[in-house]
Amino acid sequence: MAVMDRSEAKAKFLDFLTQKNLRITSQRRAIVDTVFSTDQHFNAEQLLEWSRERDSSVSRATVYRTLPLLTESGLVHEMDFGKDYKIYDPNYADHPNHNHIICDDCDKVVEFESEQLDQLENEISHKLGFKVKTQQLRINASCEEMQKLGACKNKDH
Amino acid sequence: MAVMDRSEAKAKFLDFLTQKNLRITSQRRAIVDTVFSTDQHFNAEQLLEWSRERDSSVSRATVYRTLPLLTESGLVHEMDFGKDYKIYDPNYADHPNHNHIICDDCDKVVEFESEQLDQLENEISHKLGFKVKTQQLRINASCEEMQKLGACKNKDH
DNA sequence: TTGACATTGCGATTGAGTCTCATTATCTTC
DNA sequence: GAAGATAATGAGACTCAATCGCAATGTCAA
Repeated sequence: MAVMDRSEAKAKFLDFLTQKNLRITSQRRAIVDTVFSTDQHFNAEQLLEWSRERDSSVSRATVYRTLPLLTESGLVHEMDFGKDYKIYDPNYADHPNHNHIICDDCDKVVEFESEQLDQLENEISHKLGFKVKTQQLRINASCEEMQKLGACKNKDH
Repeated sequence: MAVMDRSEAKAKFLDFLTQKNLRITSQRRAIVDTVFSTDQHFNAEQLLEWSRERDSSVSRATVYRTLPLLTESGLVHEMDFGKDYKIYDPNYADHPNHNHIICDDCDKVVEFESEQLDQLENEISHKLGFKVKTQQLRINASCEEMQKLGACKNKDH
């Protein structure tokens, strides 16, 4: 696990921008400086607030436009903590499965259950001092068909 | 895994309402009938649409008010598929951990990583014909402090 | 049958995120 | 260093799932 210091991360991001023919603006600087001077998780709104302390001209739109670049560069990780968008499973009483594989390309969803997985999760949680209430595993993947389709698309024109 | 048929689930839910001194209304009936006559996952908006086919007087608000009761009763499972609400991790380059335990009572979040877990997930996905792109495990739990606190709260007064 | 109060529908509101567009800034080329 | 192509900006309108407030209605125990 190579430890990367913050200024290095910043430099990498600026390189990333240049590589993509994107411009290094004062607002982007403020945002990036903010991101790489905290160790905490944050959401877009927090980042806006913090960035404005450095440069009051930073707008909400710019923060929302910069965030995807940061994740695309691989320096920041985006987690979808899901507030609001809910899906309901009416078969819960029969099949208490909480694990889902979602095909990013065709939105197919497959459920599965695994004793092994449940056990491992319980073990880990216990070691960390937690008592599991509910659990949700979500795997974003590509399914067989889409893998083939993608392969074809890349081959012929 | 005891298989529960749909009318049984419905009866259980009506019992649940009675137990909680809640009333059995025609709208709730329409919603519950709808829920327990499908095998598919659905979201609130779909449930509204389907329920209105049975009883056009069902309103959006009532669907949104009934859904939490259905999950509370344990007959329907709610999955948070997270659209829109994003959290960002600025330490990604150093610590590529995607697994989180969240304490429901104090909102504490602990990250962890586990080779074993990753491997198991890859195995399962492969068997199901998927190629993993990203993965997210979220465990809702209660932490040690909150467990103690909860225990105290239950004991004295 | 009555009355307490749970439940309803409507429509306004919230909140994260996206979009549009006229204006401004960056950066490459000379 | 100036010019010009075009990327990027801020403001504010908009989207969409979900929530809220409230007056009117419906349920059910007594």
